[in-house]
Amino acid sequence: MSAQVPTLKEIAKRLNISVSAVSRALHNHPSIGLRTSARVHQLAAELNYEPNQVALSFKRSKTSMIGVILPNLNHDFFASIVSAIEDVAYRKNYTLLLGQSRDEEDREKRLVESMKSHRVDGVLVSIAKNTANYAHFDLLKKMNIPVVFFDRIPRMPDIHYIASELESGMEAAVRFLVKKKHRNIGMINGPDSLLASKERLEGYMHALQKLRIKIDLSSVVSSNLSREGNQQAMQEILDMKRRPTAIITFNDYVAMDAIKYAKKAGIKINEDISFVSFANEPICNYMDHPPMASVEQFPYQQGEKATELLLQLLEGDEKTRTSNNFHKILLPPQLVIHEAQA
Amino acid sequence: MSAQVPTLKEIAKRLNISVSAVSRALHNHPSIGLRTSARVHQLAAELNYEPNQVALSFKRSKTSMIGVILPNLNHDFFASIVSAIEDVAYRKNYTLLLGQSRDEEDREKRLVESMKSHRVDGVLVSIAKNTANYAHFDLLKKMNIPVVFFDRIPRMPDIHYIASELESGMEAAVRFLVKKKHRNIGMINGPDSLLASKERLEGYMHALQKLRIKIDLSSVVSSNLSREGNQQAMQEILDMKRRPTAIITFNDYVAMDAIKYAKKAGIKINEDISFVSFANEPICNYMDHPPMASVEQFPYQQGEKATELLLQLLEGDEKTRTSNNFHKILLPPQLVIHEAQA
DNA sequence: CTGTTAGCGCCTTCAC
DNA sequence: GTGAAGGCGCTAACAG
Repeated sequence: MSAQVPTLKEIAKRLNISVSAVSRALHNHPSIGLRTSARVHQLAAELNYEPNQVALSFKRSKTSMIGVILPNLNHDFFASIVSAIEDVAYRKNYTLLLGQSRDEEDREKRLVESMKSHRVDGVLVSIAKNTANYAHFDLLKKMNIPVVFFDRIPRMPDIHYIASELESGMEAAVRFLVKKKHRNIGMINGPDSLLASKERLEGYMHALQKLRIKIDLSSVVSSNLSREGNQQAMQEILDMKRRPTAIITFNDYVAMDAIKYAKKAGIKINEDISFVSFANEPICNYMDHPPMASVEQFPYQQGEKATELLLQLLEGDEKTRTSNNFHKILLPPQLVIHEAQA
Repeated sequence: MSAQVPTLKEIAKRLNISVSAVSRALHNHPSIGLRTSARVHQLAAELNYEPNQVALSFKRSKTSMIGVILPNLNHDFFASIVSAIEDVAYRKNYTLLLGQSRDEEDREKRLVESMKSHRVDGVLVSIAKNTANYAHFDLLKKMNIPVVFFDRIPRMPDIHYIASELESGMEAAVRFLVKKKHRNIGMINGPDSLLASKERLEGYMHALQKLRIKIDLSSVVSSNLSREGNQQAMQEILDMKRRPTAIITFNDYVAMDAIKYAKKAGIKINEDISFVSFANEPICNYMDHPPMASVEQFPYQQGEKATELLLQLLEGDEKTRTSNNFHKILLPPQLVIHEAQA
């Protein structure tokens, strides 16, 4: 006999008044009698009445839920982004429906389906590394569900997104190494399918070009970002006849795998080969041999901006939402130099 | 003029049949004519019709959403748990409503409120480190929303939970160190408010007692688990007149802070002072001086079990849900010895 | 001041 | 085989 979840109807019945009177009383509608109002409020409190958000969502066709789809949570980078999203969303009374694609296009698709059928008000997405088909995102548009992409952006026209200005981050990385007298700078990039890989490569080439250093694309290798892929990439570099004296890696995890692997091969980190990476993950602080520097991408700020943009789209009128004014925000990253370890 | 989201009504109107006919057709109800059924299916596909999950939730008073409340996502431990929850939930078509308490009781409370009003079908919770008042969880019970706690369990009677058998994990840690000839084993524990701290301490004492080693509680210090707290705790240990030769830490993050701090103080890790910790976070693999061993707590399995239990409660009948049969599952942890680093 | 009504999308019972 | 009606909880327009 567990007490049923209280409803307006229940309160109305007990008080012998109409449902709408109860509703109005609880909303402190001016036209409700003081006595009635008080009685309603009291009983509501007694019963722990709480508006049924599902009914409200249904009625208003607005769920106050934001869908978040990202590759995974195991990197501090994404965890920070989620924190930011949550913080901003929460202030505006939105809740998070979360899903990890695990970098699988199928899962990503299913997640989009799920979010769509749950009628989230908007979606924040960082795409899976191999997603090539973007039809599932178009469906969201058709449903009038705004989408803001962050960090990993699809190569689609007409989208809103927030990401790091990777090219300039890369240029800073290259400049840093060149200033340290490196002239043969290798790179472990991510998979070609990611826009982010392309941008890094372009930054790399531009920077070298500007500095009038010969570009040797044979010292650029790709990894699929798995541990094995990273190790293999490092091996490729070690095998080069003209081995680079510095390596820029796609991110800190790649750097960590590469560094560990290189160490085993007898390389002195940041002496024989210097490393610079992206993301500036907090764990770098715990390594004895972290990369010399890492390009900080400010995930929290990225998450904030993305959410703010999405909420703005949500709260704007139909015009705003469906206009052809697409926001493409690039945040400047910042090269952070790690203090030498003891 | 963006196409409105299609509904049964819309399809019915276009086909000049009734809403219920459409509904039945889409569910392949046998009593619907073949022709009609085909026409309905076709139009539905054309319009990208998709049942409105909100309406369904409303009607069925079941949202197919599971609430997940945990302190944060920045530890791989919790990220893995979320992955497990998501995997299990997804198989049964449940979606995740996620919130981080950031170890603040207030936020935790607000999250519970939010989940409650969104009428999640059930909730998985790992409590904030300072949560002392559990009234908000009682409210869930009153709403007939089952709760399963994981990892961080409140000191409440009559709850379902899954956690690691920390005592035995701690005993394994102590035995390991004693076998390595340590007789003066210190400990950096977590805050007293956590049950997990209490259990570690008990395991510590039991183990020493069994091994007939004198217990010296002055070599046990507490940290609030912040970086500063961890450093301070390490300092306290370094200051001891009878400085321990080994330290067991609350988890790997504490260990990492302590190790880094000790290194700066000139301590040789795992020589002057040996470390053993809990959680066995993957980043240990990247450290030059990880703790000698870490108590693996199998977060993924914990998440799986917790979710399976919750779903079982959800799918059971009212009897199951409200019975006084509370599941208290303890998973045996396992001491993992880290290979010596190169 | 308060009650009645209608409707959001869907399913289900009952009627034809 | 198909349609009509009712109801899940809530709000808002319209009547009194």
